[in-house]
Amino acid sequence: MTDPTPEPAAPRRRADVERNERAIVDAASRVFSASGVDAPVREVAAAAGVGMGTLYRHFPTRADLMVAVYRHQIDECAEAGPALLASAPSPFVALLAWVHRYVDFLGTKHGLGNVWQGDAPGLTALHQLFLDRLLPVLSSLLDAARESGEVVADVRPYELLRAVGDLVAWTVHDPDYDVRHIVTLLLTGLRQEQPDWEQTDAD
Amino acid sequence: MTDPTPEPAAPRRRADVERNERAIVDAASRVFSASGVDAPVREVAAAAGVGMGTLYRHFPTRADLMVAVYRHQIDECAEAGPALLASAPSPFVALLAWVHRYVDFLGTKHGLGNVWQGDAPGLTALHQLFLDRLLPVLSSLLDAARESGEVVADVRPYELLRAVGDLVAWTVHDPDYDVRHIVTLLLTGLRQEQPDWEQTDAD
DNA sequence: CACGTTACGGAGCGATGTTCCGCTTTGCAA
DNA sequence: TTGCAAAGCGGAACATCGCTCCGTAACGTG
Repeated sequence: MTDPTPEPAAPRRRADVERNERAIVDAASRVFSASGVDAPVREVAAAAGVGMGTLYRHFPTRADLMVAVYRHQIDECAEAGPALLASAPSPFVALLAWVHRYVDFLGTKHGLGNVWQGDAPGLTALHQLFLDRLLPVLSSLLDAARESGEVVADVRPYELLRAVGDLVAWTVHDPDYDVRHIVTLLLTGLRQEQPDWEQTDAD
Repeated sequence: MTDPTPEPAAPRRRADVERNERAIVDAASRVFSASGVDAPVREVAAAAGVGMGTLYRHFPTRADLMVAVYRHQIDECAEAGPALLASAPSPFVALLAWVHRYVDFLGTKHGLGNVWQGDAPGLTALHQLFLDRLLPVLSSLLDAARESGEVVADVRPYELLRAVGDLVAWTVHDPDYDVRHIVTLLLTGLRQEQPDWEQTDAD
């Protein structure tokens, strides 16, 4: 589904190119797990046994590298959406379950939440991947929950996806802070119409 | 450490010490406004007309500097709590208004949200200041709203303070993402009891 | 096997955080 | 007023990190 054309005009890649690319993604995967996604680029290059130049030619930005490392897991997360919708007792429960799954995914990659930060204009590759793959899923879950009448609040999928991302962003294991709980609270809020509070604040 | 006592044993500070400290905080205030709280330390030192050594002796960490710059505003935010509680039509409305004020405060300092990130163990100076000054305020607002029956959800003040902080953290002006809206949704969620959803997710 | 093309490696540049130490300023006292 | 020790200052220097650049090595085709 991702991977459109297998061989559009196959410019026949050199053997070392293939080999290095695998080595880099492999190393990055290991390094990210061990030191977080903010690990120095040099470290990844060293772990892969390639030079900086090679790494940068293959993955010009850190986000590109992260895409390569996490694309598979993101796809899995996306694909879980329809399945949950089909098996859950109600659309809202499915929504809740999916969002929790999303939280778990982000949470295990220490620091991945930054996806939503930084450059809004250029839209980093990873940011874009999240939008492409996850937004439609969340969108349909939300629609279903709205149709079933469980969700009544006016909220756009993008807002929700990003808000949850922000909440998880820097989660370190803190006994006093349970992201899942907060996320559940947020989703619970969707079940209520919101009065005209929006104007309530000062100034 | 927060230095409550004016003169515990007044070791009589040198004049230049006083002068430099003022100059640094002043400069930092200007630089932070102009370039965000992540501005290079050198820039602040230059703007203050002092050397790096001087700056670091006065403020060993960036957080210490931020405390000096923002303490006043944080105090104002804290003091607004009781006032709002007294003047708002209901405790929940006061809670909502105060949280929005908190959001506005964080939002105007581009990047200040990082307070909650980083070292949980040592607790950065700024993090600690937020806890000391704002947590009690939010706590009392929340209690009041719970007593009035408007808030029924089980949530601790710390969770809420931090969640909102995370939501605002990197807010850049994005037409597709309105933090205030999301925060309102979150608070709305507090008005409902939460079913046993917490367990709903897979695995 | 030779040669042109492609890719590689890592030194090097600029930016930033942080430390360290010789020199200056300050305040007290003679 | 002047001398002096201590306190404080300045900024060079070191360490890291992101990123670029180009001489050199590897590849694969004829």
